[in-house]
Amino acid sequence: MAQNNSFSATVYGVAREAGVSAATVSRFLNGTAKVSDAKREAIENAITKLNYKPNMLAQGLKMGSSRTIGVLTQSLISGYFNEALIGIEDALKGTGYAPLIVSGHWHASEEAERIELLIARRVDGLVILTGNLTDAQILAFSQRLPIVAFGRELAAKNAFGFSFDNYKAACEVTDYLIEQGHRRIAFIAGPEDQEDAKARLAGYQDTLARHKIELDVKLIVPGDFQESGGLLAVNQLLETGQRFTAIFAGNDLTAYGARLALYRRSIRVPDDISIIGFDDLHSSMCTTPPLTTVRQPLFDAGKRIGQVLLKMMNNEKFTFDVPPLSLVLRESVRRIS
Amino acid sequence: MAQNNSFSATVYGVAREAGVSAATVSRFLNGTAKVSDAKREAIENAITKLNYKPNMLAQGLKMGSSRTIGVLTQSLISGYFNEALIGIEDALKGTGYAPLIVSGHWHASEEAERIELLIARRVDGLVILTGNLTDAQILAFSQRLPIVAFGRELAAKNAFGFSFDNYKAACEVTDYLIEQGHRRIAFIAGPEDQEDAKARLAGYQDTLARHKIELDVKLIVPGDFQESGGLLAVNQLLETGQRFTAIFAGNDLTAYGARLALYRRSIRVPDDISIIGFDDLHSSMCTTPPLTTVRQPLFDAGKRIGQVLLKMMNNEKFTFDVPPLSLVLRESVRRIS
DNA sequence: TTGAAAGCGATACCAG
DNA sequence: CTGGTATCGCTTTCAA
Repeated sequence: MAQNNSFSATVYGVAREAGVSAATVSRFLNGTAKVSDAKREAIENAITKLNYKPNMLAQGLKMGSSRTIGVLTQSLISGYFNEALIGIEDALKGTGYAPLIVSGHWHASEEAERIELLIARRVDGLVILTGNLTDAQILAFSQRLPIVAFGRELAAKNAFGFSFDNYKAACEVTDYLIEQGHRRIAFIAGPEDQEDAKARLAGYQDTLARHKIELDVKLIVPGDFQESGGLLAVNQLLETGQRFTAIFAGNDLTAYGARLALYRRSIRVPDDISIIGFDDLHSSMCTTPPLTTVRQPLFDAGKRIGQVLLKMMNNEKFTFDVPPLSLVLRESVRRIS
Repeated sequence: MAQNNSFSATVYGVAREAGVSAATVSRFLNGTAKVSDAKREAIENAITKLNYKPNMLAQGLKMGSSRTIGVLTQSLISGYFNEALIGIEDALKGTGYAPLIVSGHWHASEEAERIELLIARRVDGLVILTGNLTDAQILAFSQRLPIVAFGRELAAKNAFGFSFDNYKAACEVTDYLIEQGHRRIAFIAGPEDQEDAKARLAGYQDTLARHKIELDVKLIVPGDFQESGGLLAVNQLLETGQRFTAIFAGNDLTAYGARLALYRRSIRVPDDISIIGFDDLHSSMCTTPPLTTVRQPLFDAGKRIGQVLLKMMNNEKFTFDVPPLSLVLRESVRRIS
């Protein structure tokens, strides 16, 4: 039988040492009821002497709560999600709750499986960071525990979800490029099945239309939200001889790849071609040139996600305003005449 | 009293539904003993009908094991540690163990506190990713549970630790720069209290000496392993009028900052100045120019860490070879005459 | 092969 | 204010 290899004191040990009952020790620990000064002191001494730590497994079993919240992210390597993760960490700090983080790798079946595992561990609540589950699946899970989802709109009894306004930000990006004099703007798309990617593309298209700029479909090339996709996309653009003065990359990673492709051909940024990204990853501050992009307030979002989930678990009311995306102007876009 | 808001079936529920005893259900679940085919089938049906999932809290209490391992990282935002994290995740996959990740933020007291929390949650083992605890503290913790530490050498009964050979890699970096004709090589150091940073500096110094190149202390400037430190360092070098043809940055982040500082002054890389980093963060592949740096096999290390910890928890023997660091040649270093 | 019952460690009810 | 006791859900003797 698996067994912790070190002895651990229990409430009973402490009780014996202090000459009181286990119930009294428990009451002292939780402040559930008054304990006389004499016993309080005896208990305190016993606790330090035995180096007693409550067994959270036992507490959890008894209380029906593990004091853990499950977090389904997609990949621990993503600077994007990790910013949300530290926000969640921050919201949980000092609450006694710890996040149990699992990765779904953008694969619906893996995501569902991880969530089942989380539920088996009796997490008290669940955060779902985008992914490929259907809303219906999430709603089904929410019958079993409260859920806050990021990357989709949801408003059910036990589930809440929101996403950033990618469409609006994409419009701003395109507007900005047009203001700077760009007319032929290439767009490197993200995965076609991702909502964010779709919204960004739509923002681009609609804004061009609003400005009466004819859409050239040759200027829209597929990408995969990775560096390699950006690189390939620019290669394709260049090899098929497209003319353009600016690139709207689906996200920052794509912009990195695009920038490298230009570098390879000695095309200067922003002198020859302007680039704009989306996400504002930490490293975008230090690319050469520093990347103009859209800031996603993920830390802030993560923090609010944590706070909201805590409230849901407590059956408290909450309000939620989605933090806005904002254009951060750096140096990768140039005004042209 | 806190309570899971959704009903969950228990072994007793399943037992009643299947017309057997709870003990039999348990035996079936764990394969502890033979169960007749008839009962097996009845139990299987009951389980699916009731959607039964074992309560891991109860199992953990009974078995004295949470089937969880604690992982102390320093920051979830670090691309460096996160690569190790996914390695650990990978090693644990399919074992029934889940990692409980906490962050210490390079602060010994916070690290110790998080570890206590992990122990209260009865994690079965612990991974410590560098940090600022003393070896003695870690050894003390190892009386309570098995520990694998990364970033320090440790070989005790219940604790094992290793680090990469930063010194050797730093020697290789410096050798390489010298081979390429560089003699005046600036070094941007990391935090003085970090072992890795010390080893890299020592490798740089010793290698210069071995090549009989006089050490110019003005060429060694402090950094902080962050972009800003790299930027400031190069500014300082330039403003105090140092002559140098190459920069050995303490790590990749530092190299990013250094590269930006050069860009700001229109100093070309590698035409005018060569730069070499350390870590091989994912984005270093796509900087302009792509960064020559030292690859740290963190995923691999993380995976082995997980495997070793599992063995330690099982009281199995294990051997361990530290994966080697390797120079990855890209385009930020130029040969000079 | 199977069931009854004890026990993991903590909490809360009920008496006193 | 305090102690005894039942209970959370599961595993594991001990008997049958």
